[in-house]
Amino acid sequence: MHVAMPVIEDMPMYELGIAYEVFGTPWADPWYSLRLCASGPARIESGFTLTPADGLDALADAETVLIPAIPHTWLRTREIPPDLVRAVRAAADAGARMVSLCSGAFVLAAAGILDGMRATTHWQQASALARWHPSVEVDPAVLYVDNGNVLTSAGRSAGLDLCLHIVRRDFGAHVANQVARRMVVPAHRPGGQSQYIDSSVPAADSDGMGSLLQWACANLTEPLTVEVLARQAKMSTRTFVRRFHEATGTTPRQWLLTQRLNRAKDLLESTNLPIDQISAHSGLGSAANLRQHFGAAIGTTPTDYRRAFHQGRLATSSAAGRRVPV
DNA sequence: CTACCGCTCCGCCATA
DNA sequence: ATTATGGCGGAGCGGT
Repeated sequence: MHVAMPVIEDMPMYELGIAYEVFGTPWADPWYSLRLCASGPARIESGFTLTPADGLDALADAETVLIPAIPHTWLRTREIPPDLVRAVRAAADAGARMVSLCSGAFVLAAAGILDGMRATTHWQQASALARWHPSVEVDPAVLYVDNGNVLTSAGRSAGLDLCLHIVRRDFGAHVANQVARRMVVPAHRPGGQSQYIDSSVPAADSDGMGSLLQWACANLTEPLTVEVLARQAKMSTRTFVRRFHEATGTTPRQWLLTQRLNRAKDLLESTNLPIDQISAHSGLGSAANLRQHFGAAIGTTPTDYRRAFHQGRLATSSAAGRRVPV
């Protein structure tokens, strides 16, 4: 699968790093191929200059287009180079999956791709994006927004979260977990997730919430009531629920369900355990209960999910993967 | 599927 | 005065 990234003037090296680590490094077989595109030598952050082999027109050949952050000068003048907008537009028209990192969302917006959609960007630019493009529903409080074929992420490391999310969609949770583990980042940021919006940015772990979330993940098979969790966190239940919501953007039960479903997905992919064993090992109780939640959250059955993703097999574009928001 | 019933979770408010 | 805490109640969610 071709992933193309336009090299934008002054773009952060960090985003180049993300692209190379995730899409340019073969973590499984088959894997993505990463292409950098620019109309000529491009100076990026820190004064390095890249000379990509492909021009901007190559964006249209990609299945996925990854747009990095744009320079401040473009934000100040409110001008995105027309040839870039045109190339992005062409790629979108050709059916490419459009992904933006940080302020790259401005390029998507300029190309009209975000109209009427929920989107996010770096929190410092969120209000500007909303003002500049009133038809875009900007949510500055989430790590990333997945609209299926259009995905936007917030600043810096949220871009990595989004890239891992994409790997999870394409190759399943098990492969994504492997990538995350080898990159030594959390496979899934502690935080809740609903169908398209994945968690508010967790407050830096000054409170004990991070370690509590880890503890909960390690004890998913236990009956974890709010009372038990609150006691573990040494808080009253009322304060705990409040702190929890501030840190994760979701409620304890919702968050637990998400973690348990993730565990179940991983086990479905990486083991041959029968379904009722999987539900037990992920803390979801009966197999009926697992099926119930699987259907509601992912829109498929555990067995179908396993068929699509077992042992890292790549789902074809028409298979379960496409509609699996994860 | 439905019924049941325990748990969740959030507004409210007294209190620290 | 302002802010955080935590107990209470009840609507409703969800697991058996």
